[in-house]
Amino acid sequence: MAAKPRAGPINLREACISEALQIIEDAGIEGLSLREVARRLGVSHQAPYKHFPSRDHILAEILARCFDEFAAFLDQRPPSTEPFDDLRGMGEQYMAYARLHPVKYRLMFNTPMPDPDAHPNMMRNAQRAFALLRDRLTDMALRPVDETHRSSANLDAMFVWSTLHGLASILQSDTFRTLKMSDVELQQAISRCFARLSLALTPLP
Amino acid sequence: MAAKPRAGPINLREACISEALQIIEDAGIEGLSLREVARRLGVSHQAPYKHFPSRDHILAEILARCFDEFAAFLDQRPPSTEPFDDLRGMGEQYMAYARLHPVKYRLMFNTPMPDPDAHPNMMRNAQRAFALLRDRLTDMALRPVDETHRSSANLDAMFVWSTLHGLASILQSDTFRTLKMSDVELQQAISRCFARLSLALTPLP
DNA sequence: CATGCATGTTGACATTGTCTACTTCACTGG
DNA sequence: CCAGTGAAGTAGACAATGTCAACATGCATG
Repeated sequence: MAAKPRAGPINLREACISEALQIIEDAGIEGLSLREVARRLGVSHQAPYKHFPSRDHILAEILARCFDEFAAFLDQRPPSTEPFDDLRGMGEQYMAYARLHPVKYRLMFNTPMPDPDAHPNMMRNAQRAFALLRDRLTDMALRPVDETHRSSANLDAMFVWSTLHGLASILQSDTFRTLKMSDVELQQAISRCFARLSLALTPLP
Repeated sequence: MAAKPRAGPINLREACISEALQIIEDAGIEGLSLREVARRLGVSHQAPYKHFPSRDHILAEILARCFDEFAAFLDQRPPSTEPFDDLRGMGEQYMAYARLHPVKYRLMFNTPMPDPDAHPNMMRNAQRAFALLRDRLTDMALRPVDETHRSSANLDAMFVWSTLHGLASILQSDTFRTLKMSDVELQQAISRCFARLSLALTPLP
């Protein structure tokens, strides 16, 4: 009754996704075409259309998985007892993902996305990743003070999130590459950001 | 000897650029095609090629102008004598640009760019915009002047830029809108970011 | 005046997304 | 057991795009 792999139905679907991602890694997002996917897999140019209604749909599926992977990656960070260490750990985890998976990170944050309303699953996963991050940061900001300031902690979480996202995003952007910053400066910049973040999070009057 | 406008040589070039930008505003970056530009201007599909060697070249030109406009916008912020007010003024100006010109902002920072080395003019303008941000920070004299002054300002500029860009980017993203934050909370979040930024920029030991 | 170069037009080609119409073939209800 | 049904895959067609080549035109300068 349900779909039973006939030696290659779901296989091709999965193969399309991983091959598409490979193409993006090789040639960038603009190099992705369903026909190239089909060609690499040795199937007809229409075969992928049996599994994805359009190019945007395969992109949305890839993005959905990226957001999932991203959220899981952030979640696996080992917790620490010291709030600032914890915060820094989270920040480093965030930056680590961007460093380890630059293409995927760019795909998620530095690339035009398919219309979110048309791809609810992708959007849900994205939202989940963002919510996770913000909630974690909120908890951390909350710990040093008392529980009555949850909304205030939420604002601080937005601040930290902004800085992390902005930094990772900038480092991955084409625009940043035009600045021709050296690797040393880059490492210094990241360290400086963490230092400034710590400084920023002293209690407000 | 030099090019003399023959009733429409430079005109067409300018017209292409503004029409291309209009197309991007209308239909997004993926809707931009040189043929559509030509069509809208009522010229043959090859006419634009007399002024731009390729699609990337017209995009690079548009980006170069966006960076110029962006830099000018940041610069027109009313100067203040109080350093922190000054920082906040520029930050608000930054956020204002992102709010008033979301398409251009995304074009500059959230979109794959043509190879910078192939488009030095675009690259120069992008660098100039960043340098402006950095120099403002330098001028604020928020830290003791020493030999590392300039490079230190560079790092802090990266930090401020990260926070501003991250915030602007998050507020614009489709996924963020699903978090359903109220306008009040949103304004609070922005204010909090500025407050934290000020706090962050006290002199380092 | 002839020539050349900038500007513009027309036509052609390969590539892409996507539609429609065919083929195959494993499974299923009678 | 067997016709048939529907999913997976193939083949061909179409319009749109970027870009190349060949041609037209007209102003400027030798």
